[in-house]
Amino acid sequence: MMNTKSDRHRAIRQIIAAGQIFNQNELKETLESQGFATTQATLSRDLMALKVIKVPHAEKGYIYTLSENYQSTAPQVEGSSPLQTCRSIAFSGNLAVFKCLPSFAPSVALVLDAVGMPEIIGTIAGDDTILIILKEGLSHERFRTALVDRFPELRDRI
Amino acid sequence: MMNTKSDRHRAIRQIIAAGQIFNQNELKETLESQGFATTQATLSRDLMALKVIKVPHAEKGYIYTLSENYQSTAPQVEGSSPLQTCRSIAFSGNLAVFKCLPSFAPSVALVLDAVGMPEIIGTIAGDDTILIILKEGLSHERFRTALVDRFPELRDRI
DNA sequence: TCATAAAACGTATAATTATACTTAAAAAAC
DNA sequence: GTTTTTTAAGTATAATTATACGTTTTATGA
Repeated sequence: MMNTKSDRHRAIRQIIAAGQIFNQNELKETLESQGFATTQATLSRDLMALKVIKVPHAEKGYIYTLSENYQSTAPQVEGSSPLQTCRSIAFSGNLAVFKCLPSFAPSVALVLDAVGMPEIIGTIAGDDTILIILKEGLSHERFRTALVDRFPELRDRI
Repeated sequence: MMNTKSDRHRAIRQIIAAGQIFNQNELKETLESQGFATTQATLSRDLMALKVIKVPHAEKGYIYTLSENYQSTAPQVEGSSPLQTCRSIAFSGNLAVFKCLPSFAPSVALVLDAVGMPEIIGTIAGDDTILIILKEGLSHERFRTALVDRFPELRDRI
């Protein structure tokens, strides 16, 4: 068998990368001109498997793109927690000041941002200190509790 | 007059950012629960205008995402103003927290400082977050209006 | 003001994409 | 080698999204 699924996938990637495909029928016709006979349903599955996405296009509405040409900016949280570098917390009004080991503040702040705690409006990290802007009306004790709930490794640290 | 379309766009951005919208009817219902009455056709237009995209999702096939959460790795000429990297604003007391794309906070803060808004006492920039200390007694809504007046590209974003 | 142009948007429907169901082929297990 | 399981893929159709068209609203200009 000449035209296997993976051959077709490779061809699809090339065609999409060339950047002129606006719908699955166009892709189907282009594939046929290269000797791949297939159907729209199969292409729908192929595009899903290849994680091809449609992005807005000035003239034609949307255009297909390899999602690798796009890179998620959302941080990933895994492995051992940078939260373990935290040393103390202090409060002033609706601000919390979080102390970490030197150089760890940015990565701790990234984790805090990533989990999206509703109690936190935003964070700003220096080298070993993070400024946390709290939601209005939130008590210091409630925030401390919420933090420990979310990050048990902070118990006895803050 | 309340700018309905602009309000709706801002609401859509928030809802999509929360990350649980899989099709336009779900978005329609969520908007309705927030008091926005609209139709699927209008949402289709809105999503195009806001450059919202659908990306593959493990369980449900595809999910809507703000395209800013994806960053093209290809060199591209975007708009000139760093303000266009801004994604949201939130308030707590006399502080405003401004979220930008990663790494853009310093340049956005520079612009804010450069224009010398009398409403702003000072700014502190991290990587993707700016802390803005507001003049005492300034309401959140007045500041939001002042910002959009000064930077029209922020409309529908904050 | 009034007239006119432009923008917003709903309805109905077209266009596009996803999927339930089925069949066939390939792989794995026996 | 036969049976069972898994994978691939076509057909038909469901689900979803985009848009032509008409109407209303809002902005613009005289």
